[in-house]
Amino acid sequence: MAVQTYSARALQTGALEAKLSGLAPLGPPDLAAIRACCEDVRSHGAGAEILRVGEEGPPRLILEGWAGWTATLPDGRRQIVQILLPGDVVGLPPSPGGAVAALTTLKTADAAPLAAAVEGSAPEHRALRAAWNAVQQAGHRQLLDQVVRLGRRSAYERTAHLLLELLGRQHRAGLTDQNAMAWPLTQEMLADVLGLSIVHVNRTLQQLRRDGMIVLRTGRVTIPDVERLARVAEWDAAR
Amino acid sequence: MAVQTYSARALQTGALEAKLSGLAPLGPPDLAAIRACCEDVRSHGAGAEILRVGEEGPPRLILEGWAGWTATLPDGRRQIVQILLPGDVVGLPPSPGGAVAALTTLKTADAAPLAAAVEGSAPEHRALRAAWNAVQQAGHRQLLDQVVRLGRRSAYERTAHLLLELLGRQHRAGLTDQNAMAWPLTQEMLADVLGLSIVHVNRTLQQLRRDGMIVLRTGRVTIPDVERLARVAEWDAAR
DNA sequence: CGGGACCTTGATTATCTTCAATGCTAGTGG
DNA sequence: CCACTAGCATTGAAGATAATCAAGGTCCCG
Repeated sequence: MAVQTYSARALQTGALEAKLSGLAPLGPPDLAAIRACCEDVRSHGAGAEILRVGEEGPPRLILEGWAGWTATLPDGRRQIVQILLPGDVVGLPPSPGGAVAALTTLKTADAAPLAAAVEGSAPEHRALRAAWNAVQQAGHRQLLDQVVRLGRRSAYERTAHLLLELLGRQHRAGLTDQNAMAWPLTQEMLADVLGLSIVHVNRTLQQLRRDGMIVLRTGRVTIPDVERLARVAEWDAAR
Repeated sequence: MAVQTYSARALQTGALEAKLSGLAPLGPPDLAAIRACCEDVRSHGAGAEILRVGEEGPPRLILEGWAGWTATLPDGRRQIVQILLPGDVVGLPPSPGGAVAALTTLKTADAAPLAAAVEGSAPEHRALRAAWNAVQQAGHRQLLDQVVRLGRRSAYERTAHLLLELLGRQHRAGLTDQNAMAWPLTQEMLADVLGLSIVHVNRTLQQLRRDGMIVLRTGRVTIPDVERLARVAEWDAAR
């Protein structure tokens, strides 16, 4: 849970840059604003609470590792509302409840410079603002998808659908290799995302493996046939 | 599904005004912006699609009746992502997918004047903007609650929790009478909100009635003991 | 070697869905 | 006025899906 501070300037913002570049052609001022975030980089141990959503505090950009926007009921039941990947920014208004917690060890940066560029009206950040709007829209869409997954899909479909969402998101952040991606989630975390019990997640994953839908190795998952998985997940291609 | 156009100026914006007034003291210019929306009032039959979320088109303010932000899977399963009440505005960016459909007969107004006042930076609309931010935040919070309901709550808790959310929202819009409120949802609609089957919703409602949690009469529901319902719903008082 | 975190398994139970009727009520047209 | 209809609510029975309970098993790390 220790929090260390670096001032390294290594290119840790690659995921965000890849994601935004796919939406609008970023200029040098945009890249400068993004990279300025690395002035304040912190490491968080797995399980650490990064911030409480809705309370004051600067937004943070995830550089490495996975986090989760989580809500916990008084009796301990936990729901991960949204998984947060490298390149995602957390803590921007409008800010509801819950908290952002590190699911793995995590590296985050101060997103204030980015937020300032986006919220201003400087002409040199026009492209950045356009890209940012699209990112916000995608975030909303993910929330919509999460509601539909939880409300109207079976465990098998839910899992398949989430895998496809994460593959797409990591792909757009330049974090995939063919159809393979990092998979740091324990089955307990996955259960908290999907609204299922651990045991049932275990059996569902086994079923997906037996069906050849996924290949799961320590810390990594491969989806041999995305088309096929998309069919069983009723994945909406028009996105 | 007919769409009629009025130019009446009767005070149909009461729900929105009540909701906003509870958040910041609105001034005459704010009220003028709100009431200007009534230049273009339309009626929609139950079941009509008001707009597709994410496509271009002016936002609309709900004056009377209930609507739902809905998503439909290719195989026909439907999920109501969020219930929309009088005083709510739909179709503002960031706009994900899905559509807004009338759940009852509905009266809506063009929300463009309101949107303009909120998005500008005119000093006379400072209070309006503050109130609007709070409204946006509340909307996000509702989405968070919906995810947790669907992911981690039993049918009984889900139903109770939704009832409390709707009671609170209608109360803030000045639409309740003691602990009673309009209840125009069929059990099928409720099932689509809660991610349950119709039959199970029927049985859950019966259970709530037998337990004295709710009193349901045609088109209206009363919650005799809000405290008690809040306990079984694990309703978070700190909101 | 012990411990802890994570994964897996079988058995049992609870929750929820599906299927198939039936009842109820309000509106419609003869 | 009354059959007729359509939409909605209700019921029982059966079955699927998922949760819970209780052990083990594996792997890594100190």
